Formats: sequence, C-alpha cells, structure tokens
Amino acid sequence: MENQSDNYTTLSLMTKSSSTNYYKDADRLLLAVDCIIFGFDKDSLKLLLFQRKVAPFQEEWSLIGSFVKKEESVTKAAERVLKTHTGLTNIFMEELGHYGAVDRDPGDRVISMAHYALMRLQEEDKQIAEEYKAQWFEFDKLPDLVLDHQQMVQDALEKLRRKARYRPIGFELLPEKFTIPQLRLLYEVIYQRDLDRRNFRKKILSMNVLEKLEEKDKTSSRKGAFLYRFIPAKYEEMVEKGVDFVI
Amino acid sequence: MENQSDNYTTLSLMTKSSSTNYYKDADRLLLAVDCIIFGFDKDSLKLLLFQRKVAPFQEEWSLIGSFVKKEESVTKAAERVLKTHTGLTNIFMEELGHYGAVDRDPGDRVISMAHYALMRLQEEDKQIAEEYKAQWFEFDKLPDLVLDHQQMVQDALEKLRRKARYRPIGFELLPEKFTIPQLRLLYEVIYQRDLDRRNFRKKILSMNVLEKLEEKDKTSSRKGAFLYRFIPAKYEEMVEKGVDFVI
DNA sequence: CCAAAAGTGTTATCGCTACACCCATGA
DNA sequence: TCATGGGTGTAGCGATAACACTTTTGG
Repeated sequence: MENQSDNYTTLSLMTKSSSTNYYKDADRLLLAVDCIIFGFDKDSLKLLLFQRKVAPFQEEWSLIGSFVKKEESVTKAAERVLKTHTGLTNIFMEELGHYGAVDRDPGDRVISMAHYALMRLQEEDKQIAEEYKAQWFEFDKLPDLVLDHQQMVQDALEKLRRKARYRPIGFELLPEKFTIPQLRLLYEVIYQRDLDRRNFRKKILSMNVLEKLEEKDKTSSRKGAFLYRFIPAKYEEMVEKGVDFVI
Repeated sequence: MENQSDNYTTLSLMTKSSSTNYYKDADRLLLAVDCIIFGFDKDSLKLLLFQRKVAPFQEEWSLIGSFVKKEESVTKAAERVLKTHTGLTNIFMEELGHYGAVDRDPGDRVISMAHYALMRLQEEDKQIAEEYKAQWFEFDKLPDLVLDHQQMVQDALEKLRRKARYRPIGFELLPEKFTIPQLRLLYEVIYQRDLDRRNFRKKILSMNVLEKLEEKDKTSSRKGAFLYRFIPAKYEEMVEKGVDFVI
C-alpha cells in the first residue's frame, strides 16, 4: 500500500507556513527547462545552440536551458531562457515534453521540461546570439549534443511537422513580408519533400489569408516574386479554429 | 546577466559524488504526476477519480497522482500511480503536459506532469477501483475537482480527440473482440457527434486492420452484430506509420 | 538573347458525404 | 409478426495530384 505522501492531492491547500510539513516526506528534485529554437533564414532551417565554456565538455554544444526557480512558473522559466539568449519575447513557443529518466544527467537527478520555439531569422539575431555565445546551425549539419539533447531535437522536429498539419505554424518562421516560393521552401524544409509549385500556390491562396503587395523580392530571381503579407484577422481566425492545414 | 547556475548544461556530467555541489544553488522543487484515466464501458466514456479521505477537501474528488521519487523516472511514477489505483500495467498512457504555475497548489510549489491513459472497462476494473477508493464517473457528469484538475481533464479530452485523428487510439479502449457498432459508438463519444453507419464501416474496413470472427455479439440487438478483432501486425504498422485516421 | 526562377490552368482520380431499403432475430 | 438494431450500394461533389508552357528581366 502506498504511503500517505503518495497522494499529494489529499494534503493540498494548506497555508504556506505549514505546507512544507505536509509534503516533507516527498523528494525535492531539480527541474530544468531546455529550449529547442528553430530559425528559418531565407531558405534553410536552423537551430540555436550554446557552446559550453567550462569543463567538462568544454566547447561542446548544448541546447540552451536553465533551472526552474521556485518563484517562477515553468513557462516563465522557458521565456526567461529564450529572452536571455536571443533578446526576444513573444515568439511562438510551446511545450515539447518532459525528459525524466533518472540518469539523464550524471550531475544530479534533473528533470527537464523541453520547449520548442520558432523564429524568423534576421541578421541582427545572429549578432545577438554571438554576444551570448550562442550560434545558429544548419539543421542538417548539427554537431553532437550533450546529454539527451539530440533526442530532444529529433522529437521537436517531429512535433513541428505534426503541428504544422493543423496550425499555420510555418508562418511564425517567416519575415513579415515574404514570397510564395519562400513559404513553399519553408514547408519543403519542414516536411523534407518537394511540393508542387502550382498546387501549393493554389492551396495557400484559396485560404484567403494572404494579402498581395505591390513590391517584388528580387533576391532570388531576375524576374522577382511578389511579396505577400498575412491578413492578421484571418490568421488569428485560422489559429483559433485549428483549421486543417495539410499541404 | 544570468548567474552561473542558470545554465545547468554548462555544468553537467560531473561525477555523482561532486554533483550536488555544482547544482547547489538551484531550487529544489516537488514534482508530481497526475493521471487522467479514460475508460470506455460498452457505450459511454468514463473517468477514474479518487475521493479524498482527509481534510481539507474531505470527500472532494481529485485525479489520482503522486510525487515523483528521486530514484524513479517520471514515466515510472505515472505507471506506479496507475498500477496502484487500477492494478493495471501496460495500458496506453501518454504525457499530456506540465502544470507549472507557481500557485497551483497552495500546499507548496508543486509542478505536475499530467499523463492520460485509456482503458477498456470491465466489471473487475470497477471492483478494483472500489478497493482503492476510486470511482468511475460518466464523463459528462463529473464532480468538481480540486486544484487545476478540471483543466487537466479538459486538456486531456482535447488531446485525445486530436490524437485520435492520426493514431488508432480508440482501439485501446475496446475489449479484444468488439463489434463495428461499438467502435463507431466509441468514436461518436470521443468526437461528440453522430457518424454515418455505412460510411464508418466502409472506412474502417478499407484499412484492412480488422479480422471478422464467426461469433456474434447479441447483447444489443436481436439480430446480433459480428465480432471483429485487430490484426496485430497491421495495427502495429498503422501506429508506427502514424497513418491518418480521420473519421 | 539566354539563363533562371516565377507564374499560370486543365484534367483525371480518389475519397468523402449523403442517403433508403432489406435482413435476422427474439419476444 | 413486429420491433429493433445490423448490414449493404450508389451517385454526386469537391479536393487533390499530376503535368508543361509562357513570362520577366538582369547580365
């Protein structure tokens, strides 16, 4: 039979002053957050990594992360990590899952709540990253990572793909103005397969979430491609309804 | 600028003996698991709840849960909780997500990793539940729950629905032999809408994962409905490939 | 003028939806 | 014999997938 501390809910809602007595038999553990940060840079998917400056594993690469503090929520901790290493707030971030094996961190028992985030990459982001000793890697040329971070990255990519099927998630990775070929390229990177130019354009435009601008982007062809922008109201509507977004 | 303990990854992979020195500045927290356990009982969706026997909130209802112990993985903790309250192991269980708000449990700072599980309900399960002071509730007649458990249940149902779209998850809730009307009823309960009898049958059979048996189940009609069974190999194949399973 | 990417339309196929009648059986 | 739920087929529609040529323009 379980001991009483096993069902913590039977003991909850004490006053703060007495609370630690009620839960005193339970183990206290270290809880961390790790962030898998995807960036999209014109035509390739990138990942933000942090280079360890101290031994052991000096110069090896790791996801960015931190311990959760007693007075902050887990989500706040993840946002803090993100802000600390990129200077950014308010970008799309979501829980990936927990990594809770007993021996995952030889340093101590540490459970990590992994989060993944998406951002559009611009020059200034790379500079900020450098200031913080972080670096953007091409997604298909990642170095080895410490602990179970390689697994986290793989899981995050799978979740990203899955998620992109029912949420217009890819949009989070593009600059405000973008071309349809850019958008298609992004989905090709995420799904790692070719998409038919004509069908892709047809499908996207049929959703009526894009506004065509007068300007063209000529960085990738002589002819140039028209720039588009999301119509914010339509975009929000899609997110809320969880519209099917199968490409 | 962050303090050094902020990036725990820069310090990991110490030997066990010295490790606690490295992480000593980080807060140690209570980590719990809570389980949302769905059961399907012939024609209705049920949820397993636990009645608190001690003050405060005596006689109020709660999900079943426990603290994670230092020497067990989070997953193992969830499995322990499940076994403790249902006697069962090896049933479908999956992470739902974390509940990590600072004030979610007035007793202390407790972060909960919620898990949800699916099981086919049979008479013996109800008896086991009773032994452990747990009880199965009709899903649409749930009592108020303590803490943020109501939210967890709602989130679990949403995840269940979402998941059922790309994994043949509903099958986990049925007995080994089942009729097609039963399977349809299950999906009607999950999605809370009516499904066309003919189209449902057509779709399911077209997947070639069901084996028709000679026996009939006559408990719900005079004519009786043929029993079916999953073809294990095909079923596994579907799970692995993540086959689309949109009903 | 030509290389390189952007832009455009049509057709065939497939899957989904909607829908109504007969069947088997126990009471 | 009749009430009850089980079982079946088809036609229309809409979405998807396959596919090739013209346009623009900087060099």
